[in-house]
Amino acid sequence: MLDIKYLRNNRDEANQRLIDRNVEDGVLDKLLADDEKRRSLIRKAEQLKAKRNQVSDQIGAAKRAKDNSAAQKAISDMQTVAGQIKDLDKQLSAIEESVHTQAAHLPNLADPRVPVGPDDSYNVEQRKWQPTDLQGRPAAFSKTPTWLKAHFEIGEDLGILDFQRGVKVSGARFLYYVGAGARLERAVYNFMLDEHRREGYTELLTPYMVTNESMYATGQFPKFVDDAYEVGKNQSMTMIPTAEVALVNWRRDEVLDESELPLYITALSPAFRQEAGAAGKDTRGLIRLHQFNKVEMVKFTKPEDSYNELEKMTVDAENILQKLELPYHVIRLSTGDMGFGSAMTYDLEVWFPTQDKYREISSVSNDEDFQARRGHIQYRDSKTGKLRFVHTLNGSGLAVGRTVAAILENYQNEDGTITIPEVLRPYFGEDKISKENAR
RNA sequence: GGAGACAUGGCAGAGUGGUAAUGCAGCGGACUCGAAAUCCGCCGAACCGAUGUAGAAUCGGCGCCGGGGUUCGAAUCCCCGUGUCUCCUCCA
Repeated sequence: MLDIKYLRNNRDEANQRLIDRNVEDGVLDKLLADDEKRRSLIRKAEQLKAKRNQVSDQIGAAKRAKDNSAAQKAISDMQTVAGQIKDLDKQLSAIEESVHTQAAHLPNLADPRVPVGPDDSYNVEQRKWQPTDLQGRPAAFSKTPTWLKAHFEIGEDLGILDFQRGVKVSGARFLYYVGAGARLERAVYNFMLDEHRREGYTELLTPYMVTNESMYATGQFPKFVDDAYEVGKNQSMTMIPTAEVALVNWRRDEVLDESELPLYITALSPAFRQEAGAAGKDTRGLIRLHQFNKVEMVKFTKPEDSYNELEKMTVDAENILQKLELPYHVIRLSTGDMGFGSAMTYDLEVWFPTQDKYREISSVSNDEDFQARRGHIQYRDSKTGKLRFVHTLNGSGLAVGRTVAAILENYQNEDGTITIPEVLRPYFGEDKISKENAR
């Protein structure tokens, strides 16, 4: 949620920044016109209410003085006023709802350092990384050996990924991991969680279904209802599309103690997404599923610390890829490509040799006070004694399924086996996946 | 799932139709060399509007779990929710 006072007082600047976020010109004008109507109604209603309070006081006094005729006169006067107030309040709640709905559909404003542009072609690469010694594995943008198989091919050949039966049981974009596949997934997320714990994140195990209020606070609702799976007879609950929802809402409607900040939390969870609008894209493999595992990081920080913390969180996500020795690059998303609530986002993209390109594996964002406003997450500033909204940050660390896919592609050998990355061996227990140990 | 009780400021706790007692804590002051004790004063958080301004301040609205209703007027009466606790039921 944007600060309506900022929009009101910096109209032209705000309008341009909204246009940069692909909001149609004129949307802000309509909102501010309705806001003016709203305030004018408030003024009228409050005047009458002040009068009512005054006269009611007099009625009480008159009754106590047994002056019934004076009381009766005032009461009949106030009957008219009460009707007017009721009418104004009715109009007011209608316009308030309209203003709120319009405001709730506005995305966060981008930080001035974010490249301006309508789509992903305006994203800017920040840095790229690959291990100095790849030990024979494919390097980014090198000539790919012809025997290399896509992750879903080698997964099926080894019998560790079962897409067909996933489709049978649940439909398209679902799968079973089998044997070494399931164990590899588990090794990967255990490794990630341990790394984050070492970096100072507290591990949480969260609800996977949340209320609409929670979906609203993190910005998924009302605009992106169609992307979510709602459950229950009256659809009052939603399957989380990311652990971010459960993690940020953990402290919703609270005033945090200043000494808690910055607060780092992390969780593994499945993420459920309808993938509306992605029809036909990435139809094979682990890249785009209706249900996938993800380790998520969330921070609550003071406003002045949030961009520094954003850099650190990005490094925390990069650390996972570096320890897994997977080539990747970091890009800064443009104003048109960022998520709804974000003021600045870095995406990490990992190298997929058979696709000859980088694919997104993590997205790290500073939402500033956008979610904190919606979810009322504050802290009391000890210097001023005032309440301030915290800044919230979220980042994948990392998408687990895509990490497994990247390992299968980057670590496969010509004989059809998979070498297990060094850091995963204590978790996986073996150094290779072959047909012999696939179960 | 069934039954009952409860929900008021940071905390405790009155208030059953006339506009939120009181105590503790907190803040400011007096007394004191200083502190304690004592005394005096202030004090519900958030939110909204107006004047004003970049620090506020002043006035008003709102405000007793949330939402409706009755009334000139609701913490109080009525209806619908939510949460907590206790008992029963059920279960991993």
